[in-house]
Amino acid sequence: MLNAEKTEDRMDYLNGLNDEQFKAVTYGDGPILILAGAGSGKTKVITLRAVHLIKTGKAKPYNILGLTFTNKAAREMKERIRKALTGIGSDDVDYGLPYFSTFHSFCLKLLRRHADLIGYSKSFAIFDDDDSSKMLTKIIKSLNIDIKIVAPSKAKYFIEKSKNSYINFEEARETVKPWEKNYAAIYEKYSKRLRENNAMDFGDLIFNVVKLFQTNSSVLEHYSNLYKYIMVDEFQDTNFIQDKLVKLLADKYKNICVVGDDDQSIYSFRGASIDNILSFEKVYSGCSVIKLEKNYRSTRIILNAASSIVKGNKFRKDKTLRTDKYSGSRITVYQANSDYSEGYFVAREIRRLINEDGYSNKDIAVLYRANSQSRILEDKLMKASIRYSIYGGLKFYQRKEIKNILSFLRFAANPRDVVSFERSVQCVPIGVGEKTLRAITDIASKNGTDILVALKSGLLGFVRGLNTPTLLEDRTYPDNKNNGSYNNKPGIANYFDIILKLKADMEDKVEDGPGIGVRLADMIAFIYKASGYEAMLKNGALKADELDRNRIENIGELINASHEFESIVDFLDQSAVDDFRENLNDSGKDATNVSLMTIHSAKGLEFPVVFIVGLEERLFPHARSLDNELSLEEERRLCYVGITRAKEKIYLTWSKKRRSGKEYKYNMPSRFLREIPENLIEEIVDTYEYY
DNA sequence: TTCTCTAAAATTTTT
DNA sequence: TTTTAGAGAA
Repeated sequence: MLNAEKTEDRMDYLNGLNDEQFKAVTYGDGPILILAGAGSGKTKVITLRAVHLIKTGKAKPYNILGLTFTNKAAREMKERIRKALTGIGSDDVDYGLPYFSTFHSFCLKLLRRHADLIGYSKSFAIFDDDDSSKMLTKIIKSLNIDIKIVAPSKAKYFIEKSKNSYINFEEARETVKPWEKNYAAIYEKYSKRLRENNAMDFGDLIFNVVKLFQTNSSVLEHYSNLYKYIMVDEFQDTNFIQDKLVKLLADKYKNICVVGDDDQSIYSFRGASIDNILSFEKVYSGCSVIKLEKNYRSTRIILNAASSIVKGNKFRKDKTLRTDKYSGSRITVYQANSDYSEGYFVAREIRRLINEDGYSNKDIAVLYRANSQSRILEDKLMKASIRYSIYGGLKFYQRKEIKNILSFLRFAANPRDVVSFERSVQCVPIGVGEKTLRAITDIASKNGTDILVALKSGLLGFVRGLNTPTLLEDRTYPDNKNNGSYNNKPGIANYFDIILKLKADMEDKVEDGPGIGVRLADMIAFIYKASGYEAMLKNGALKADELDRNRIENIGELINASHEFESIVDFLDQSAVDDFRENLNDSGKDATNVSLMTIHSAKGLEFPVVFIVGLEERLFPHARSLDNELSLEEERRLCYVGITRAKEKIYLTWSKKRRSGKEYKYNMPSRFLREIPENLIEEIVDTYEYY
């Protein structure tokens, strides 16, 4: 099986694997389910399995597809594989790399190639949450539904849920409960609008690939043959449609390897269904199951505390993690009088860990349930001069200034994208409000053209006060004192020129040269200047220069980042499904900082010292999950995930009162604290009255 | 009609 | 504390 004689000298990557891991890495063809407990070397197994397939000649790198949920995970795995492949035997083979990516990036790549087969143009736009919400709010209003009765966020959730279950709006209309009629109507209009805009949202990326596969067997055939070996990371987090996608692809060869841990399933709100992992064995008969139960990360005390919590769950596969790390300090539980003193304690303790215990900033993470908890922590860490980085929260590409600038590019690339049009035309006040906007979109829908054509035909009307469309070449700019005319919109003429210029730049491909004719960075700089956005930020009136300066800096960073891209589409795609700043996390810049993040975003990471703050009833477990046994169990798993991030030392803190909005709320300690055996705990009670 | 300022509301987790 | 909605000013 291993070809041991021939390749023995080049198989040293198999050294140091335990029996379970070895079995998983070297397992041959056919379906395999790897139940990997926290810290059991899951990433190692999945990456070495890919390496092993390549090294033993079973598969070419391009025959392997690895699907993950985060870009970070995908990058990390690719990097490990690259190192393993070039580290050994690099003398004789020029190995390519297997394709590891997130579900969303993978689907996006396929759709860019085959969008026409499902009735989209290949230049389709991708709407992020913000774009979708904007559109939904408008749709709800246009349907005369009171926004207080159907909140856009609720409608969005309904639509996401439907798409995650592979239910289109026609089916939703048929099957929906009577009291959900509004939602179905919104879903229908939303779907049609997206089509008109030549746009897809995140859910569509996966939905449409499944549709593509189901309606075009030759396409499915092609990718099934290409990706003979499929691996899925964090399989417990897959939802119905992701599972379906994987099954479609893997159906032909059934060389499917999924890795997951039901105890770490924390994304059910996103549609993840634990059933996918629980029923895997049934779906693939003859499937092998390998359990990785040896933990290489945490001390026994940490592991015991974590398992005693998660054992309270009814719905789980029984498993027990073991470790060799018997010594270790007890768990510190800190009871604070207020959220401020909680933050103060964390800062003080981190200072002590660094000064006295020999830890450095990068060894330490502070985890919380909700992003809003980070503010006080930041404040206290800053006051204690502790360097920190915050992860999660607002992504770089979601920032207003970045979205504003990019909306010009997005609109130029896809002139049917009304959302980007509105954003770009309004981000700098040029006298275009609701009415003007409506006038333009009306022209577009009446004539069945895209926005740009409508803008062109409407433009002279705006400039000269004429209603008849005139040839673009005949256009003259207003001189602001022109023949006493009405309806002057010099700003819109300028805006139109910007878009035209961008469009021309995009089409100006230098055939025999590299990349695009005009560099992306120049285009962005041009937008920044010509739109007046720069002037607006720099002359930013009297207030908030701090914020404006930040924005100016961010735009500079955007321009820097844009240098690396070869095409507009690549750049826009990346901005939609990836965040280049995540790249910085693993290495370099942030290596010297304490990490602040939510427990969700800490999944997959490890730190010598971990603080989990805010262990209070109604915060963790969160109030919204208290009425439901299933969601309470998920909170418990979340707690399990948080604790198992720690290698050596863990602090759990809670506060008797916490400010929420204007007032203080008084909370009880989290039930999770009670679920940890007392002999594992060392308790400290806050003596600070204020802070 | 558009822009700006003030007041109120809102806060789980994410590709 | 930040974002959004509504009202008044230009």
